[in-house]
Amino acid sequence: MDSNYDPQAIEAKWQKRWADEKLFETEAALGRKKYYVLEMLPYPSGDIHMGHVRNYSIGDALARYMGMKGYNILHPIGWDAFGLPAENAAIKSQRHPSEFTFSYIDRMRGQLQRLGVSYDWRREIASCVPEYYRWNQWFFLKMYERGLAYRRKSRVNWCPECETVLANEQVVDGCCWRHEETRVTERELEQWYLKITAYADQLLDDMKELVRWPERVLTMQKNWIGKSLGTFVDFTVSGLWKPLRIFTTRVDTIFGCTAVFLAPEHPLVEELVASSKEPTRLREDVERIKSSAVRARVELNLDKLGVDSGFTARNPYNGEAVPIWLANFVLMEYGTGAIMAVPAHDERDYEFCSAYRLPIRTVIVPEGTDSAAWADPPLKAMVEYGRLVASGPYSGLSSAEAMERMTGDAEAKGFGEGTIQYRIKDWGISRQRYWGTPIPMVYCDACGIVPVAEKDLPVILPPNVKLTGRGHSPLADVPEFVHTTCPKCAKPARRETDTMDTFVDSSWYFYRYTDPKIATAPINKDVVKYWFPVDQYIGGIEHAILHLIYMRFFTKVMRDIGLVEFSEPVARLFTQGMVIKDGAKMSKSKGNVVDPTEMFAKYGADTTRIYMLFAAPPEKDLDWSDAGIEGAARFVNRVYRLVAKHAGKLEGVRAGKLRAKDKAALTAEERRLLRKAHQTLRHVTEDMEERWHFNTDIAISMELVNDLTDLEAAVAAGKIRPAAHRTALEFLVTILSLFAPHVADELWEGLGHAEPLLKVSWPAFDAELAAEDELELPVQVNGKLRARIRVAASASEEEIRTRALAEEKVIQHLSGRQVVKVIVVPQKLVSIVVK
RNA sequence: GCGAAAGUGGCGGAAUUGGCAGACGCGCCAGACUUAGGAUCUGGUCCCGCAAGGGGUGGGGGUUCGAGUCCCCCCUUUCGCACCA
Repeated sequence: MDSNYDPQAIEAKWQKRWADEKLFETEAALGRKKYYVLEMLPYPSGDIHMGHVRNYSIGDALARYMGMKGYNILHPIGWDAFGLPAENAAIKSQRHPSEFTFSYIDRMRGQLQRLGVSYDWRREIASCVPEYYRWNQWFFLKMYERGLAYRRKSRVNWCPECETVLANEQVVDGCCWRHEETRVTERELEQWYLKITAYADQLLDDMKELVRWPERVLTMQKNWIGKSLGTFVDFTVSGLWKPLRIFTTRVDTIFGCTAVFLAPEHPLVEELVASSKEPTRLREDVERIKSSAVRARVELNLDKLGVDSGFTARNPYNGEAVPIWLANFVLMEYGTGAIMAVPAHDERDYEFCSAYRLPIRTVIVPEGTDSAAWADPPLKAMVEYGRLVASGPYSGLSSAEAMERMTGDAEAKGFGEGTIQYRIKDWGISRQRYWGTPIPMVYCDACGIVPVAEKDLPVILPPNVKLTGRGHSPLADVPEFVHTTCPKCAKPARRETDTMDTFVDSSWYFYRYTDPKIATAPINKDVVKYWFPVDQYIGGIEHAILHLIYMRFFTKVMRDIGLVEFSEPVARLFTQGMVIKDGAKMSKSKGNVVDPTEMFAKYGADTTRIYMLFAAPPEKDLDWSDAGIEGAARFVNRVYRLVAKHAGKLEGVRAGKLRAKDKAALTAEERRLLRKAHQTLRHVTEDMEERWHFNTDIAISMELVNDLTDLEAAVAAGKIRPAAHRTALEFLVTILSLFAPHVADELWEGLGHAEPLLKVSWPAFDAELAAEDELELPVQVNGKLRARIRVAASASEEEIRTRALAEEKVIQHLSGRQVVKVIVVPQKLVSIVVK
């Protein structure tokens, strides 16, 4: 074989061979154990970036390892192909978004193929084609049938940059998740919603199945769902017949309620203003409070502002009338938009009531406290549970007992009830944009809102459209799209002109891979049954509460409509770290982007992958270093030269398993080499099963290369015979095939093998050969290292003790002192304690 | 503010179960080969010290024969949540 390493030629050669031999093509095979490796599908933005390279290198290492372990591997890829960037580019250049999208897909497909990932490209999908998005529409109709898709008018998040609505999940720190600098504003709009809240409890409960998901992701989802148990309590308002309902999780503190706070947007506010003695002043105050309300601001910890409405509310538990205030920190969208203020036992209420000099009254004391000794008013809010005081008939109860009794009493007397509140809101999916899935609904003057008939799907996105980016649905300007007939009464009607959030597309795409072309249903149930669940999903943490919660929701709906028989689609999730450079996330605006294709051209895909996996463990952020990739290139070169140099001479030599008598006949050098080779294989095998610290796998492979280099002289002198030498080289190349598959196959071929490594079984390490036969044990005297002794690995404790105590350095440190204790830890060390 | 993770040489990182801290790589230093070296190879490289020795995993305390690892307090960084009543 060529003595010079030429990555460009080698990588092209093997990519062609793999494709010609259909090496990555796979089919469901009942009875054969399967493994589904899934990586998050990319948005076709034009070029792959280092984050993709990292994500797909991790997935490929796993897919190749599991493949060599004998699993039937499903390893697909596709394109999250609808979305705003293409549409925005289209607006600028007055071309069609599909032009950008498909040319970007072609480009990025080429780049991924250049990376040599083991994808079954026949399964590639793109979400922007009607064959795919018709099933988004189908799911929508199924949800509509079940009341899980509905339309309502509400205040929504609006990104001025995207010119469209955002779901709550897509608002980060008051800004758009795509435009970190762009403040989200509010609009009142009619929107379609998917009722994810109907599954809130299941999304929580089923987390117990997700034992192989990172705790961090589960915690984030838990917080996002934000389930809390509490009580509704109806206060009566002075001068109004309608009760005011508040929500609290601490009804046990209600005797300490000294005010009621309303969100400035609360519907009652209008009535209060109308019947106020000073309506003008009150309205002005309300507007002032509103403008400082929580939702409208990004920076937090602003002062709490409030205004006294002049009205009072009567606490049904003790009949006390307390003032009603409007407060800027009360959220309309959580609970009822009205709360009881218990300053003694809530920090926010404490802050507010102190500022406005509202009374503060202690009604809970810590267990075991003498209530008479309790400072009242307190110096700060006591928010813990405790025992009730000054709470009428409930005094003396614990918080837990009181909450139960008091909620029960409210229900019995009709002024309240127990309730469960969630932070999660229904998923608003309407987008006032073009490049997405049309929502398959029709508005008929006679019949109202009518779903498109299933047989009439897909509702095709019309190709001829003028994109202006001016904040309303572009489809509304396409008369031939808008004008249709009512599916029910056949009279003229109008189509919905909003499109779906693209997170709908990615909520079920991984099912489609299992039978990507099926035209009669979104998925092929039988094939899904074989491949699911996804055994390993790999992607970035940034999707922890967006995609990863929507996806779980979709699966539960799919289960309920009979498509699948399980509740959770992904058994194991791995979240990789980001690729950063100079301490910052790579981005065009920061100008610190490293282009993978340049790295492929300069070093090859194998070296780029090796560097990506070597520089840090995969879950941690990886700091890009130009010098680092040079080191990876050096390593790949060394391996290449080392194997290429010997490949010819090893032709015809077999590297079989060694039997006991073969082992006994090994030379010392052979033992040393085989020990290292089997240790390396053991490390990598164990690591691939669980830990995935590819950086250490590559490091130990480097050690093997170092040993092989050290032993070159022994090879030349015949002290290492070809069979042992071949074994070590083959282990090295086999391991390398997980991380640098092209050069590995080239070297494997050079060693005389006809089949690519992916068709070879992963070798088993020999624990006996991997074992050390002599160990160097440290000897400590009073915790300080004083000597090292070499002993046989099989040495008894007594032998080790004797050897250690006989060591000259040890004797020096023992002189004049008394040995108190000698601790011998076999295989580890000797620790001598003296006085 | 609350919650989580992390903090180890000049740098990326290793130490998987409480047992030799710094594997492996980068960088640096010295040398070899060379017309040349930004190729390749060899050796060295935690700190102080000529050495013996001493010190050392963010800081302080503790448990232990023994702590990067376990416990307590503090500091810093990153991430998540941030008026969710």
